Amino acid sequence: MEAMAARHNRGTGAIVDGKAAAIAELMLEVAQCFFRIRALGQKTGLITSWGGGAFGFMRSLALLGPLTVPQIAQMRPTSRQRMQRLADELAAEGLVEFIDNPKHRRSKLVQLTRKGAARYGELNAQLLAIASTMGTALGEADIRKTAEIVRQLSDDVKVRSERLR
Amino acid sequence: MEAMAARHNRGTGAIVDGKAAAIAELMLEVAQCFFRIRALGQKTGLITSWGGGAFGFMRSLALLGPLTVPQIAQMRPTSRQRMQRLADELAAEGLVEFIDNPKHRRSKLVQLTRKGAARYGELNAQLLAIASTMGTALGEADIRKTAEIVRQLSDDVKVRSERLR
DNA sequence: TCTAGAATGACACCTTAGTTGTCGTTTCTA
DNA sequence: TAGAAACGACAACTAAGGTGTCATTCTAGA
Repeated sequence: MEAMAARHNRGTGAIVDGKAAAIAELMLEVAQCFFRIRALGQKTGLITSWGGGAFGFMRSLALLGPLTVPQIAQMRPTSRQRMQRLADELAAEGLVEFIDNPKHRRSKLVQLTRKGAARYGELNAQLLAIASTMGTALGEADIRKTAEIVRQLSDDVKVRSERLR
Repeated sequence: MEAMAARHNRGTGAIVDGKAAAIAELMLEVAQCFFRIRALGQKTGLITSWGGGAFGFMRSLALLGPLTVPQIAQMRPTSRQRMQRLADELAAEGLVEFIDNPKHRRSKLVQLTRKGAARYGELNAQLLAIASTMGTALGEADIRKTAEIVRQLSDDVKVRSERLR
């Protein structure tokens, strides 16, 4: 009975979809988890903000190589202008540099400098150090599967979100 | 080999803990997913903000019954003062009301009004409607397990975070 | 019981991350 | 080649929430 796709809720008479409820719960859980992660990140000095923060920006460059500012903005939860400003700030700190873009004269590619790569390495090591102390009761396989399902949900949400633009 | 708890990363010589990397990845995935959920919530009008928003506040009351403002603030990712203000605003809208607290004369209990409960019901139904269109490729069992593991991670992060207060 | 310290409500100020808007220029595309 | 879209640059502007403080109230320990 519990496994039925839809069933009636005694009392209200409303139709309750168990799977939908489970997904809703997962979404709320993800949100709460995010806030805790962000709080931990801030306390440890790993990040200041998230969407417009340097860590994610540098991570994109570290994983994908040189990108233009608009490209980075597209894959981050913030605006093009915000990323532009961050890029300028990081460039001022010598963590990234602008290099010529063969496909676009005006829109330069942003690339980690030696210093920037080193800084990212430190931050990533810090993240891994934190991560290594967590999930002691969980197996690696479970964690990977969880990440995979969260990613699928994430994609679903994105698609759904873009449909009502 | 891949399943070993720790192994050397060719090239850098750094010790790579596969499980830690998986947890780090999961945390980043959760963060990205949150931003997409928030964006969807805002587009659909379900929420405006998250931490200081009305939905989470009302949900706490709907699930747990009357609570004091400080109690609500403790379980939400925001400050006591913020929740106080939100409580006042919601009271002004007639969605919640303050009732006498037998255990504390000054700190009243906040409770959903009839109108507030109805409003929460609508919002929750909207959330379920959205949720029911997602995760079509996933089974309910997988979703529940995912939520459970995210919750465990969330708790781990919280504990870790509170240790360095 | 008395008192020190913590919790609470109320209010004001402020920080800041991020958005929005615009403009001139450059690039793409039909 | 013309019109549309993308880009960098810059300037408000906003909203969300943090921080600080103070009077009042509660709690717990001597």
